[in-house]
Amino acid sequence: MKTIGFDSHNHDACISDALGIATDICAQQKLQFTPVRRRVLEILLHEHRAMGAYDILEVLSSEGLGSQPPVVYRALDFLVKHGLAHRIEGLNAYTACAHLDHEHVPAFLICRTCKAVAETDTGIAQGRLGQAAASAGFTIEKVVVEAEGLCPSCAGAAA
Amino acid sequence: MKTIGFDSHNHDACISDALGIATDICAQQKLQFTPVRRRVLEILLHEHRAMGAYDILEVLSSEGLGSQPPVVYRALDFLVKHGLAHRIEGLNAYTACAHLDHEHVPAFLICRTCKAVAETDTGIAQGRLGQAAASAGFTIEKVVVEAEGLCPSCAGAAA
DNA sequence: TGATAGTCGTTACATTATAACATATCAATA
DNA sequence: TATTGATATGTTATAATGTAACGACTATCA
Ligand SMILES: [Zn+2]
Ligand SMILES: [Zn+2]
Ligand SMILES: [Zn+2]
Ligand SMILES: [Zn+2]
Repeated sequence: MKTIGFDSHNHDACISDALGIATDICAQQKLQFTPVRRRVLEILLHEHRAMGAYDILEVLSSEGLGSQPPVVYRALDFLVKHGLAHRIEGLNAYTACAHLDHEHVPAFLICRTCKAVAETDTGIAQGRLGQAAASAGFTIEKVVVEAEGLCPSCAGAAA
Repeated sequence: MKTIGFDSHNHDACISDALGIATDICAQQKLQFTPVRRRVLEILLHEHRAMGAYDILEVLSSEGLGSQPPVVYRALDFLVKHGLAHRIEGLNAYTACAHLDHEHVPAFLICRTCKAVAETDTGIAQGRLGQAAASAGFTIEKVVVEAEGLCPSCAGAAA
């Protein structure tokens, strides 16, 4: 349950590690890790930030990889569906998964100032929400947990 | 921490109680509970469902209370800001608060079939997410917790 | 090689949300 | 009550986000 995103780290290695794991995952599941899909994941990895679909499209477009919305939405759908990226509901935005190496229910800490995203893990469905669901007879299929606030560096800058 | 939304109940009383409390809250805080604002809350209360802004606008419009998007978005902003309604991020939709009588951090159980919404309460910020935030030096200002799945009656219908 | 499923490029459109500005109303006080 | 500053509303226009649909292309495998 390590939190990634606000601490500094070897980011080039971080990116290439993630791309390697993603490549393996796609190979194992016989998924096509096409140029557009790979590039979108790279773009998301490059920032540890939430990016809007149209922000990503702008980059793709400048590289000749597609200029129409469906191109990026399809790539994002693929990445999200297979757990390589996550959608941040509170921002209508997307971020690369920071825990590619294991199954998880992601939870996010999102800086409202710089949009940096830290992904952590939560056993939320086993906690109070799980109890409430059970007692209501509700079957949970998917959980969104997002905390918005100030990251350490933005909090420091404001002080 | 009672969950409301999937159980049957005296709905007329439920609505008028909520409107009464909302009226009191506005009076206490010297907020203007104008006709549009009140009517939007009524519409949300009438269903225990997530409704899109444009769904609400359609009703308002048919009643001569305003026909342009800003009318409904302003009313929703007011209701959300003062805790009388909540935004459901995962659906880009809105629902009346079911716990007007006390401060709370809402969590939602949302049926993906009928869009019924049950609001429950969670101490999420004190749980694992709170720990993760603290250890990352992140200041939580707002938390979104939404579980999507099947409500009892939709689960029954599918079986 | 042909059949099949998956992917891509593109056009057009749907849905959700805001900016901006003029007008109207409210609430406190001079 | 008349003034006035803050709040709320009406309206137009547009921004931002997301999809449906269709034909062409490509990978995969029998
Ligand atoms: Zn993840
Ligand atoms: Zn920040
Ligand atoms: Zn509530
Ligand atoms: Zn249902």
